[in-house]
Amino acid sequence: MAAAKPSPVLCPQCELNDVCQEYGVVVDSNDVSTQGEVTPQQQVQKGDRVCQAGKPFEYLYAVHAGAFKSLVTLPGGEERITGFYFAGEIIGAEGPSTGQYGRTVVALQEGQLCYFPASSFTPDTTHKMIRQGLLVAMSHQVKNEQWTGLMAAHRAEQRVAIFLYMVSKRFEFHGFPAMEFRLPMSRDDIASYLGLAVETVSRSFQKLKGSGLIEVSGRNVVLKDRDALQGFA
Amino acid sequence: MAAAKPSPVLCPQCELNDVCQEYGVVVDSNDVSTQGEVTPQQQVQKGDRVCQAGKPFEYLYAVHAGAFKSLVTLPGGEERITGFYFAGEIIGAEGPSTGQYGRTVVALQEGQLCYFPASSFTPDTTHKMIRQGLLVAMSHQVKNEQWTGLMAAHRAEQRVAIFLYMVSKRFEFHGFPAMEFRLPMSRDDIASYLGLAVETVSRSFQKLKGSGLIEVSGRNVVLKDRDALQGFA
DNA sequence: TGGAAAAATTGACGAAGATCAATAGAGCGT
DNA sequence: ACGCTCTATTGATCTTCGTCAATTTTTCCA
Repeated sequence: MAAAKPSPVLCPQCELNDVCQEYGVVVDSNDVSTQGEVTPQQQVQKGDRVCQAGKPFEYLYAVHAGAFKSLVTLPGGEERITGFYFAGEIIGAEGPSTGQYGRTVVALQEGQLCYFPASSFTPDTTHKMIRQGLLVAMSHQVKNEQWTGLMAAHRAEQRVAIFLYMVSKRFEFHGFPAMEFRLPMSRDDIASYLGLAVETVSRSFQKLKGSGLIEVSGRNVVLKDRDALQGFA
Repeated sequence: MAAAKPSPVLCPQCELNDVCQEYGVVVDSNDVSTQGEVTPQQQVQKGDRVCQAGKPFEYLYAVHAGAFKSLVTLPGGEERITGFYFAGEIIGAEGPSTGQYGRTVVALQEGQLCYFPASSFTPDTTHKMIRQGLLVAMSHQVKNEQWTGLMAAHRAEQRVAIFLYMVSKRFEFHGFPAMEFRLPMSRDDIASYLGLAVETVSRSFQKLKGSGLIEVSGRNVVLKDRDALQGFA
């Protein structure tokens, strides 16, 4: 028998599930086995560093459970959050292009990661399914990050609304409750990601609450009207 | 004899030059010939629309000469500039992943584009050089756009400094004068791209001029100290 | 469970930038 | 070259958000 709170079997929702199928990786909640070249469901703890910006690309990671944040260290030494990764999503998609990780990725809570070795993703790879999986994963990465460039022209309250809407949609896409959830990241992380001061993020949450668009209590959030939230932004 | 002002032969600086070599495309300033699957150096005029967001992906474009801007139309109908493309760079790199263009691209001035048909970039493509070229092009695209997400936390003057530095580095990379040049885009375009008001962009230019970091006269810019410009941002 | 440390909220103030408005300059077509 | 239109600059004012400071709440570990 395994842990008291078994993680849901997320593989069908994973963006690299096709690759796993191809490799014949079989995973159920009690028997985690390594087959082919994929190493499934390795445990990570809160604060663990998955990869570091500038280091050679070794693995592409799929988030089986948990939540992660990516960051870059600016010349001045300041750290800035560049994105978040949830169950079913891919970490390190920039690796195959550049040969190294572009961002440092850290676990926000305990979780499990699946490892896909870099050797699967070289230009010489003739494996159609892998190339296709990578392309899809990169596409999602680009899509998720296209928001961020547009953030600069939005006001604080709008940025937070966009952020919550985006998180909700991604939860929904991967089969998690999308209208009522607990944010895995701190207000500081959100502030850094949105380019705002922590206090401004806090005040924006309260304003959205005052407008009746959301309920907030610390990290617990309920979206009362997600479409209105999108419309507001 | 051709035009009075012959465009420089930029192919050696082009990110997809390897692909052209592979296809055996030969181009000189007098004889533009179509060989293999690549269509080289098609003329475009200022204001011409290269591709449109949401339309099916048909060609990947290489900018042989000229300058282009990309934009998205927001739900409210507002247009927002998402990026710029200069000679030697690639337009439409998001196409192969998603099957459609993610952004509308418009010519800022007259120029020439080379066409690479979508059929070269399907998952079934076994042509190593093409896959590699695409990967490199996407990598550059990602690298160029990674800036934008970090813009939100910078102040107006810093954003403009970053913008000018980035433009300069890209000109330099592709073999153009990098310390003294004419900006191909309007202040409006810059403002939209940086998420600022036009007036704020104008004032930022003047402040940078006052600091002695740059010379400005309309669209003509001289970088007096590019490193200091980077340090400032 | 209690208590310290970290995270989050709230208030007051000042700085940065958006907006409104007017003027000056550049580009374009005839 | 001329004038018209579009683009860019400059000024004044108001809003928004960052900063500093003080509490309150949550988290985490002994």
